[in-house]
Formats: sequence, C-alpha cells, structure tokens
Amino acid sequence: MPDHEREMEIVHLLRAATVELGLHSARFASRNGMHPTDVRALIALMDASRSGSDAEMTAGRLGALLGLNSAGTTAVVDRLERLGHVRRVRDERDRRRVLVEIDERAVELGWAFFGPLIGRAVELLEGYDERELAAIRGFLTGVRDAAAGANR
Amino acid sequence: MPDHEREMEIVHLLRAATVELGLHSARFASRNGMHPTDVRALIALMDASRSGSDAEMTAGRLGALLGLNSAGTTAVVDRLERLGHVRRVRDERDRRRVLVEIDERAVELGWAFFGPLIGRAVELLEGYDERELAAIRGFLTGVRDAAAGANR
DNA sequence: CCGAGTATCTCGCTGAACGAGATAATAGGC
DNA sequence: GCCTATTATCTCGTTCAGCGAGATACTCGG
Repeated sequence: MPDHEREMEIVHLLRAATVELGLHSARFASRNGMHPTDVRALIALMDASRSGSDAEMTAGRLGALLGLNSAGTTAVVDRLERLGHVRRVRDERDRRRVLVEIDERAVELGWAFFGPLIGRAVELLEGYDERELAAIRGFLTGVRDAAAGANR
Repeated sequence: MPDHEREMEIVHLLRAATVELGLHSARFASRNGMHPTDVRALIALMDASRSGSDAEMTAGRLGALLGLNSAGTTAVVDRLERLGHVRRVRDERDRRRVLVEIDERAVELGWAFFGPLIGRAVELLEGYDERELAAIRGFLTGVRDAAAGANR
C-alpha cells in the first residue's frame, strides 16, 4: 500500500477549509441575529434565483433543500420574514403554494459580507493557468459527487 | 472589470462541495444517534490525537474549538460518554482538569463511514501531477486562510 | 494556609426542529 | 358540477441543544 501522505494532506486541507467556511457563515448569522439554518435558506434562495432554472422557490422546496419538515420550514420563513429578508407571496396559478421571494436588501447584505471572501478566491484562481484550473475544478466536482452519492 | 465566469464557477463548486460534505456528516450523525456538534467534537478529538502536537484534549479546549460555553461543552461530553465514544479522565497533574479521551471503537466507526469518501478523494488526487496538486493545495490553503482571517 | 484564579459542572431558560394533525386549495373520476 | 384523494402550508405541543449565571473543586503564589 503506497503511503498517501501528500494526498492526505490535501484531504485535511479540504476539511479545514470547509470548517472555516462554516464558521464564517456562523459569524454572518450571529452578527445579523440569524441562525445558521436561516443563512442556509438565504443562500438556497440566492442560488435558485441565480441559476434561474426555476427562479421561483416555494416553501416546500426550500424546506426539502434544507432537510426540514414542514413545521420547521414555516418557522424559518417566519424568522426571515420578521427580519424583512424575504416575502411570502401566494402563487396565483396554484393557490395552495406560497412563493418565498428574497428581498433585494438581503442580497446586498450577503454580498457585503461574503463579497470580500469570494473576491479573494477569484483572485487566487486568476493566478492559475487552464490546466491548473481544470485540476481544481475536477477535484472539487469529484469530491462533491462522492459526498452526494454516498447516501445509501 | 473582467468577467469572472470561469472563476465563479469554481467558487460555486467549492460551496456545493462544502454543502455536500456537511450533509454527509449529518447523515453519519443521525445514523449513529448523534448531533452534528457531537460529530464535530469527535473529529476535533481525532485531529488532536493525529496531529499529536498536544495529544491530550481537555474539556475546556474542546469547547473552545467547538465554540461552545462551558455548559454546552459538558453536555456534548455527556452525550458522547453515554454512547461510549469518549472517556472522562481526571488529569492527575492538575486535578481541576478533565481529559477527554476518544474510544478506539469510535475511531473505527468514523473510518468505516468516512473512509470510502477519503479513499475516493485520494484516488482523484492520484490522477494529478505535481503542478496540479500544488494548485489544488494552494487554492484550498488560500480559501481556508481567507475564511479564517476574515473575523474582524 | 489563605485568597485569587482556573476548570468543570449544575440549574433554569430560550428557542430550533420534530411529529401529528388541522386547514386550504387543486385535480380527476363519475 | 360535485365528491374524494392529493398536495401545500400552517398550528400545536413537545423535545432537546446551547446559553447565562452561579456553584463546586482544585491549584498556586504570597
């Protein structure tokens, strides 16, 4: 069995990076009177509207993404609505559904906090050539898929 | 301002990977009757004993690493002790302190669950040459430090 | 050997998330 | 066009992680 010292170092780096990113999110949460779950919800909403595929997010879909049951989902949306970060809008086509819309100021709040970190990451990436970027992309894609696929 | 589409794609990949890794940990937690915090505690204990620097972990140090106050720390150690994953050992040199030792079977449990994912990551990394590995290492290091340093 | 300091634990409380079930709206069979 | 099954969300009551305050146990310098 070869010794994987170099590879294991990177695996631990990845874990350390995820831990720090998690703590960074937690700082954003507590600094704005939110819970980690609320931040995850905001990020999910921003993702949905950016990737545009299905720009409108229902309460149910949001809850499923966060792994919450319906009661918990209601509570998250309540908290975010109370802080003015989202609005509940009845879907006129299917009036059973409630669309959750993110407020523009919540998006700005997020950018103000996470922007510098994202900017730093982009800056780092600009220092690499095509082949190096492909390696980073390939590794992250592989890890994401391995973690996502291992749920059986 | 250049358009950073390629770089932003990687930033989002990183975030997606961290989300999936977090969900993977959560699966380990709920499958073993633990809370996410308990898993973080076990990982912190394993890290400490692996990096060896200061192999013995006190209750207080563990709580600080997890960002818990003393009451919460006591509760985490209580839960892990009840499950048999850790032992409390009074430090004979300074009898105010309680050393938290991880049980060998908890380590095995962790390896059984996270081993395949780690193995897959190592496998991915084996497909890259020195320069590509350096790029991955450099990017992860930079992101970790940027996230850790941005707490002011 | 006493008082200040340090490490951990106990108690009572708040609030996130859960399970069960209520409410409201839609869709399809007849 | 109505009635039933289905879907989406919300309400109620409970559990339990984590917090603040303070109690307890131990150490160490003067």
